[in-house]
Amino acid sequence: MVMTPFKVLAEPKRERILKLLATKPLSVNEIAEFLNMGQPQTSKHLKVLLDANFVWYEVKAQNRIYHLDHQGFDEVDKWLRSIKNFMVT
Amino acid sequence: MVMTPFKVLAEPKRERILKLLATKPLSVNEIAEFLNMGQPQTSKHLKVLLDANFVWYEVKAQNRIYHLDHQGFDEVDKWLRSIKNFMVT
DNA sequence: CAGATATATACGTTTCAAGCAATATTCAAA
DNA sequence: TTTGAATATTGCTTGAAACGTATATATCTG
Repeated sequence: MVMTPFKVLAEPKRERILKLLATKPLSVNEIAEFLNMGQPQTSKHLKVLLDANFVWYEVKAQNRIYHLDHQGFDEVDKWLRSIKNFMVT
Repeated sequence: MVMTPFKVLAEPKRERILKLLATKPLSVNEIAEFLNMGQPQTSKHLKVLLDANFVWYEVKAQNRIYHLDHQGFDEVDKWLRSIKNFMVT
């Protein structure tokens, strides 16, 4: 699907997933339950976040425990700074 | 239209407008020319950026000179930090 | 005021990604 | 090796936003 980092973050539900994962790493079903989302959509959103390096996962039994990944955030941070460096006010 | 800051930045052309404005303030037609975009689309994108406080404009004769506005960027920065504070790695 | 220039808005069309339901895959435990 | 639980994938439908064209508004200049 190949999305820009901003496009990945543009979806409110993905924003909420990241906010939730900031509190603690969670499995797919836990995320789905916390956010009242269906499991398939949750998986799909997680895949988008994974491809853009906003999350990574650890296999634990039949579960995949998703964690935040700093790489995606760093990229956004870098973009922000590249613009802010030129800002007057 | 009411968009989240990330949704505003999700459109590649709006990203390019901001990058361009980081070099210097420009009028609508100048932006349209630099980026090979139609004038109406350019106006429309600028309105979206304006509503989200990524740009502001100064009236100069018949022209509107658009500038970057730190407010929009600050908001994104704030969001990033609110997540990074909880990141382990 | 008339004409010209710069910008904004309205409208119809199109495109792309989210949502949902069904199905497939993976892996563990008995 | 069968069963069940957790997760991923596929296909279809739908809605929101981008695009192009045409038109409207505003502001300068003569």
